[in-house]
Amino acid sequence: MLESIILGMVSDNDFTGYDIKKLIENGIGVFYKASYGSLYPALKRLTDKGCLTTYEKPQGGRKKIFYHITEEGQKQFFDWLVSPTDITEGTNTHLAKIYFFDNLSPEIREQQLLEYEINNRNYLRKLNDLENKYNKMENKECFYYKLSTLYYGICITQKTIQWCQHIRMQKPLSDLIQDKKS
Amino acid sequence: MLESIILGMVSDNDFTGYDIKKLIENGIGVFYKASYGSLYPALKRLTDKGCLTTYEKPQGGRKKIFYHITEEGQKQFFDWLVSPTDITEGTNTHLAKIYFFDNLSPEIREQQLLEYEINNRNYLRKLNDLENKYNKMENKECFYYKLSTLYYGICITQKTIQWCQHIRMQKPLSDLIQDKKS
DNA sequence: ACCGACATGTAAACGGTTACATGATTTT
DNA sequence: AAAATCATGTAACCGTTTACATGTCGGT
Repeated sequence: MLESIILGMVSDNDFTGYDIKKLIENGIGVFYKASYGSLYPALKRLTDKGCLTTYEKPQGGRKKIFYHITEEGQKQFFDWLVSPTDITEGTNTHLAKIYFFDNLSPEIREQQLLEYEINNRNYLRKLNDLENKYNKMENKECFYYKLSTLYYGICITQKTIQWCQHIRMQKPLSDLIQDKKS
Repeated sequence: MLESIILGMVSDNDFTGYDIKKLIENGIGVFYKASYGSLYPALKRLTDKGCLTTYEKPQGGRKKIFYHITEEGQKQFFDWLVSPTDITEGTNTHLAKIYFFDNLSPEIREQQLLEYEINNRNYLRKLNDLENKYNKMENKECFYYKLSTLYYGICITQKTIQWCQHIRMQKPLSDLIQDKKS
């Protein structure tokens, strides 16, 4: 997974490991995280496999190692892009927690759900800030799909907040579902 | 994570490892998966830690090992339930993929997105079937929150399908966001 | 002089996936 | 008689997290 993401990040530009970390944070940080402890070994693996080449270009006394994608790397990236996607993969541990909330006393449960809702509201604010930032940029049509994932994050977080409000008040669950006829 | 989920599953009833696997699949399979290769070692760790006790109760010639939660286990489960939740944890690898879809030719992209949408529609059908099944059950108020996560899955999958349709046609992304004034 | 951001890495511990191994019981 | 499901586990492999280690550069 991480390897494919790295290939995607360097697919049109050479970057350093540090750059790639930043790109991941700012780009898909909404739904994916990578630490240096996984990133650098992954870069090494990709280099050993012949998917990347490296060159040094120190800036001042600062060591900098750039990664460049090879044709083999491009091929593997493309193969990943068009490989079948299992939509059930991925985890959502906070939901697993709420699954057990019937076990909690009403007071504590209320408090926990409220906290969860607030966390989502704060998160939504961050995503909206990001959106505003990107909206000021030009030639947005060049990264429509990159932006689309940010909008997905906003949509889903909005829905999550609505869901939170709903289940805090223990309203009928079936009211949550949209009419299929629409 | 898995350890906490196991504790949750046995918190009101003794179960075998096999049972627990099924409970996880049917209960939170929407957003969490566990294999025997992780489950049985986790059960062993929990037993060693004193969170679980075991007893054998063979049925016929079939070996059956039941796990029972201890007070220490109950305490740890409760601590987890009320521990602060990081809503940014968890991964969504299919979204990471779509992030790179600007790199794809329009034809292949269209095809991939359509496939993704169909996968989500199939998945939604499964979730709706589950919902119908649970709706026929009695005393639903006893597991309102357990059910709430299923409804969350349905809501989010519906939204995902809408989002898919939207970005397939490259409609303006800002149209995706609900009015904040509402 | 110090702090925060830049920059690259390593090692231990941990946990998860996959595949394998074994055998009983129920269903077709 | 065969296939599916019940039932418990192990082992190799792999990747991630966390913490640590080292050093540069720009701003205050």
